[in-house]
Amino acid sequence: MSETNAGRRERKRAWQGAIQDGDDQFAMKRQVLLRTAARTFSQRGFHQTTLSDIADELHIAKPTLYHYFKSKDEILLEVQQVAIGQMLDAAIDSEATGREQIRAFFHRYVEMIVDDFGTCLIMTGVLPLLPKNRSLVRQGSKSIEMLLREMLLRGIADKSIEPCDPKIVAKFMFGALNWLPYWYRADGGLDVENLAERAIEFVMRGLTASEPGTTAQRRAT
Amino acid sequence: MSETNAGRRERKRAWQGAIQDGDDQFAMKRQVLLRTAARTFSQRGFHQTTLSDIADELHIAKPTLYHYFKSKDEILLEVQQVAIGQMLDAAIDSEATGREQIRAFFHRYVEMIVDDFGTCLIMTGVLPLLPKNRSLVRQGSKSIEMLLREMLLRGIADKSIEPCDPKIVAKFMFGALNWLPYWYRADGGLDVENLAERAIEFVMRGLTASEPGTTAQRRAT
Amino acid sequence: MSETNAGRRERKRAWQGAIQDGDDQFAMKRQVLLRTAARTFSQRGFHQTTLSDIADELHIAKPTLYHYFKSKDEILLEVQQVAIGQMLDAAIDSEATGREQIRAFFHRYVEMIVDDFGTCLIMTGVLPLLPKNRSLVRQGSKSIEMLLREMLLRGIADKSIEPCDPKIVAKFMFGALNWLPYWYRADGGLDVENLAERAIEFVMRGLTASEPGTTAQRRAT
Amino acid sequence: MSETNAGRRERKRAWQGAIQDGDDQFAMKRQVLLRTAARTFSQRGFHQTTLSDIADELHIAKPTLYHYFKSKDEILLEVQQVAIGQMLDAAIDSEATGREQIRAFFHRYVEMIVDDFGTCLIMTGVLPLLPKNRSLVRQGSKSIEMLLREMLLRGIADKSIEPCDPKIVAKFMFGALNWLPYWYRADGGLDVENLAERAIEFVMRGLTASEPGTTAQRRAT
DNA sequence: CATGAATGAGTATTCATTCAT
DNA sequence: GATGAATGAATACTCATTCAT
Repeated sequence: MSETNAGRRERKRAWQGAIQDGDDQFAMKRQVLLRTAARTFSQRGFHQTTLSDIADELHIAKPTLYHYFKSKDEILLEVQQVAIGQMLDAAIDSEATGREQIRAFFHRYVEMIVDDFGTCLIMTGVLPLLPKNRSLVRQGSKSIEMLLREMLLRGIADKSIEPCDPKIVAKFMFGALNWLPYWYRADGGLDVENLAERAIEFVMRGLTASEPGTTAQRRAT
Repeated sequence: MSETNAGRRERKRAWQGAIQDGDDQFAMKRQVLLRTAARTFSQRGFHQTTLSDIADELHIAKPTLYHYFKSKDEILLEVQQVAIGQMLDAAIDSEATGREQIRAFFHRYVEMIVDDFGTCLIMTGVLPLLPKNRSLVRQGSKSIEMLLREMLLRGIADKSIEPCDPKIVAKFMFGALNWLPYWYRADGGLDVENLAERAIEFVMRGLTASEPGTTAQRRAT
Repeated sequence: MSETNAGRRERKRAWQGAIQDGDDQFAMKRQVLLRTAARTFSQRGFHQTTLSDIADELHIAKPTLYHYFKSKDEILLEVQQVAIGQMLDAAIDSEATGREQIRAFFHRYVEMIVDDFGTCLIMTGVLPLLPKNRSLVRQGSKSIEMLLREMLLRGIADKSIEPCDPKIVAKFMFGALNWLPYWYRADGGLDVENLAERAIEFVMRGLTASEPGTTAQRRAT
Repeated sequence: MSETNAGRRERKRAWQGAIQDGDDQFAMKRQVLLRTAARTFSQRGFHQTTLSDIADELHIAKPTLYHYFKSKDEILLEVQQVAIGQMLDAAIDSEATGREQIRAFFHRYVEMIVDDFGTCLIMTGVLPLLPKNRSLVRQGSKSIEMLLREMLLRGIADKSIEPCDPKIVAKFMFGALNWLPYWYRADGGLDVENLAERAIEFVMRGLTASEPGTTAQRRAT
């Protein structure tokens, strides 16, 4: 109606070209939206990111976001729940020693934490969330932590690691890994695979007991 | 009827009773203000904290804040610069081995990081700052990191620690320590002194080389 | 996950089951839609009622409404024009006295005013309408008012009622009746028929002249 | 800071010149604000009135409104509570007959209902209010109604009016009076005093019993 | 020094309306 | 005819900041 309708968005670039024809368009668009939001929140901060910013990056209009989520808070909540879900999904080999379990778990953990979702979980944190949602995410984080604590206890029991205070040691280990998003850049010289190995090597050494074939033990011999 | 003009401040409790007569009132008030701001930023988040919140906690009026700082951004900047200053101030024993230097440095680092200022540096981060100020703080953080890298290099040179990539190892070590504000509560069963020891023990073990008298080595023998 | 794409409408209940096969489906659907809109506007208020609300009640989708009306404003306009039309349609016995005409007219008026359309006319009012449409409805209302004024004049002329200022008395009479939608509930103990009688009795007494068989006259005798 | 600060408001005309120096400025400004809001709500409708509209009329900036009220809803609530308060404040002569009490009560009622506050109470209604506030106003309105019902009962008891159903008659009477805001204009040929007399005459006639010295009776004689 | 009052700039959210399918 | 998706326009509300006193 109005003549001012100048900048009609080009449909082709909308949704960053990530959407194909098909049935699950709705779910796929949600995913693209979530990842874009996660990345932007991490880069600029939650409050510095306006919904317009996100819409602009997707080449859609701001109100369109509301077809997929009912509030900015809900977007963040879901980003963080996806992140937590990914981490909790790590299949755990129930035959392995505690030490082996931890290594495997951390492998996945590192991969997830440097991903958009995990990075947003760490860098944005839960403070911007509504109290109700904050509790939800905190529960999820607690679950992850309990997972590690149990592996530590298992390791202590099966002697694959030496006795320690699992609560505090878990915190140290998570700290070293959670800090990754603050400095690791995938486009540097270090790929995620290598990063994970080095990170795991570092935190595993923090566990007192030596591990077969490990430097520390070899030297000891 | 409205809350707006209710609650006239009681003068006596203003400034949290921390201010005595004397010459340095201005500087002292600034300090109280900074610490209060730092604590509140960490607890609620920078953007969730309004200047009214801070003023309320100090039992002063919002515009009064502007006698001491010229913007919210400046308050955060100064909080973080104080934190960085405290960490950089750590006197380094130039006679000590790299390993010894690192231990001493981390001791101070842990104390500072669980303090209001250090905690705010970590938890609030630099994203809320104006780009110009952000760079300033980032430079400071970089300086701290360089300090550790140099100690690592010194340790490698003097063989008190084994060869490693100082850049990446420094990141891991800082990660484990920087995560402290997210979980450590001084009112729990662990005092700062003990926390520091445990934390240092953990990260030092991450350095490959064994340290004389260390558990790992003793067991190996 | 989101509510957005949930709840696919069941076709069977669409249009509240009021639509049968046949030719006049379009007109009938319009009527159902109008009545639903009228009722909802009255209950929640025009601006509190979204087109989604109306569509939901009809178990159809929001854009479907636009097949029947070209705007929300037009819906309200038509509701009110229907109401006005109903009131103006009252056949007037040109043989009757003014008093008798008024009684008959009010009988119909009460029935219409407690109906969805009349209630919406009164409770929603013309303020939400576009200025152009507002004038239309106001003209209609004016016509209704003129109808009553003429009957009053006729009554004064034929002495069935006593001289009075028809303009102002008409306002009082309409006031008493227009207020009905604000309090009358058909499901209470009073049916519309009785309501009308009582209401008419009240407002007719406001006319000074006594009416044959009326209390006032009986006393006078 | 920005050069775009063109239209700085002239302070003199702000608050419509209604505010003098003195102590109660806050309370006075609130009153001016309330009255302005009430008038505008009645003229344009609650939802058609933006906070900017109100601010513009007062020659103040939109956020300034929030110094005096915490939401648009609260403004409306208070307008309506003022109106109800005024009506309930009518001193009732406990010596008078029911009929006399009613006349006196209605005199005040008419004055209040054509005032900005009363008019807003009637024309805006309670639908725009939050449910919680809606209940508050409805309780107030109910109190006013009960007041009239009691006077009616008293009148029936003291025979100053004839037996009737107080509930329903009260509704009719209020209807005739509540409709006033929809048509009465103070700047027409009828002042409030006369309006009140005529209105009261009309509704009192609706009460069956004749009143000593009343036209109806005199003529009957 | 301190502050009540005022405000510009900014943002999440809502909703009537359009359009491609 | 019907609808899911998309959007322009509009608005209440927040808050850092300024200024007169």
